Amino acid sequence: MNNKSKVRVRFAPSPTGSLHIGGARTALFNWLFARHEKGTFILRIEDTDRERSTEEFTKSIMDGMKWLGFDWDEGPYHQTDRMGLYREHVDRLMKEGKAYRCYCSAEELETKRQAMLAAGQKPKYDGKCRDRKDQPEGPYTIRLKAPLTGITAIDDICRGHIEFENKELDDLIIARSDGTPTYNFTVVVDDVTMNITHVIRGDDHLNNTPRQVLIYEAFDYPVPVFAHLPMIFGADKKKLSKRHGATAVTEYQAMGYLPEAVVNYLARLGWSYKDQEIFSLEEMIEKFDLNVVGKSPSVFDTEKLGWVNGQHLAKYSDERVAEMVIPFLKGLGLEVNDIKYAAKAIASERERGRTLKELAEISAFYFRDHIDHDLNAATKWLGEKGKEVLRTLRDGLSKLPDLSEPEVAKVFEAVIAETGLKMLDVAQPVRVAMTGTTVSPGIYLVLSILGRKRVLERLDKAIAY
RNA sequence: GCUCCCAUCGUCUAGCGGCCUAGGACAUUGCCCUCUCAAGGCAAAGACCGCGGGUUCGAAUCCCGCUGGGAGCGCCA
Repeated sequence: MNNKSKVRVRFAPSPTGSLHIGGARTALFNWLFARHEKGTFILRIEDTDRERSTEEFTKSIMDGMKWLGFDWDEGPYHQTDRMGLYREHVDRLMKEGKAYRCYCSAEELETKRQAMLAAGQKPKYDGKCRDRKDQPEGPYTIRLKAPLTGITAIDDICRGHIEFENKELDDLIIARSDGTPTYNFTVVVDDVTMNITHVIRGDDHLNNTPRQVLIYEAFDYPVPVFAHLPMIFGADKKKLSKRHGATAVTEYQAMGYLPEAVVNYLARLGWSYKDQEIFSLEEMIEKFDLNVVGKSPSVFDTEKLGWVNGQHLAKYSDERVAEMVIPFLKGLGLEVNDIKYAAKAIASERERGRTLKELAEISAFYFRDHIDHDLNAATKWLGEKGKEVLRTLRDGLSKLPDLSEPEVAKVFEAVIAETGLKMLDVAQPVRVAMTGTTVSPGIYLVLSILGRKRVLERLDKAIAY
């Protein structure tokens, strides 16, 4: 096996923000492809924008990747560590006459750009310095001497064959007047020197691709295989942004989503396998195929994410779920001392919550010292009639040494037989007394979990409401 | 404005010329279960496959045009 045939892919975020949903999906498809092909997944930090790049964001991106489970085999490489390499490449193009100095000022270029736009034309560099022979003093940028005619074509795994007319392109700047290289240039140099075989990225880069191909060709370097992934939109079909709510993967972590659920959901945005919706990480790796990825953008749907999360959550043991929920209970200011109690309590609510946070919220009543009764619930069920029921029940329950479900059931049945009330009219006041609301798991179960002491306390409090 | 990309139920998607009276999933509605709410089970509704032309015995599937949406056109990445 030679290195050339082995798949090498990279995820190359710029640390100007934390890892967001769109970036995570790009990372995911790269990672899945690498793992499926038994190739190498590389993390590269594109931090040449020194104004906006920060260490915090770099760390945050890596934390997000780790949380999602995207382990990388190489890196993180930082572009800022590779400036010498870019410099050499620029020099080489200069030496070979494939690049030239451009003395046009940023202001001058901007004016021309506006003028062309106003004239209804595509703003392109006019080639003013392309053939100038002198080398005056003063700042200059370096531009690629791109072909004026012909066609640059790419064969994209997702999009197929795409042709661009070279006359639509212009001589792009590859080095700024301060000597630093620009994005399109660094990507190519990095991808070549890192032996990247497949460039998998968002389709917002599709229009950059022919420019990059021109750079590969200027160096006579082999062009990698491209795969441009469709974007992810918000409900308004606009590119996902903060306006659409949570976009950072850390926010999903904080909302109590499981990483494998987020990954599963993201994978199904653009990719599919038969009629299957739920995949384990291993299954995704096994079944993932870039050729199957669709072309059209997809809308991010939190509802479905929630369902997927619930499906994954269902696979864990009660104990494991409790472990995961406890930090969220702490987030609500609730301390958990008895782990076995917590496991039973949370288990009783399992199918009622889709996220760990929801589970913590609906299980919270088990851990509170004092129950606040919801006004509507109390008004409806803790009237004189309800309280009478509670008093009768209290008599029965207080005689039990401990509250097992069957024993509790007997007490309820006795009360029903004695009073002629319907189960609903007995259960609801108790439910309000125990939880403060009209919604909870089966009432016998709730009582048995809470235990005699808490139950009697809560009954007393409700009776005194 | 110019260039490139995209277009199947509200949403995610299956479909790659006849198996489609277009399948599945989320969401929605109804029923069952039932002490509430869920979960689960069953069922329904929901897409004249963006529109218009072709090609073909036959098109959601191929071709062209149109419309709509998106992206790019930076000394940002």
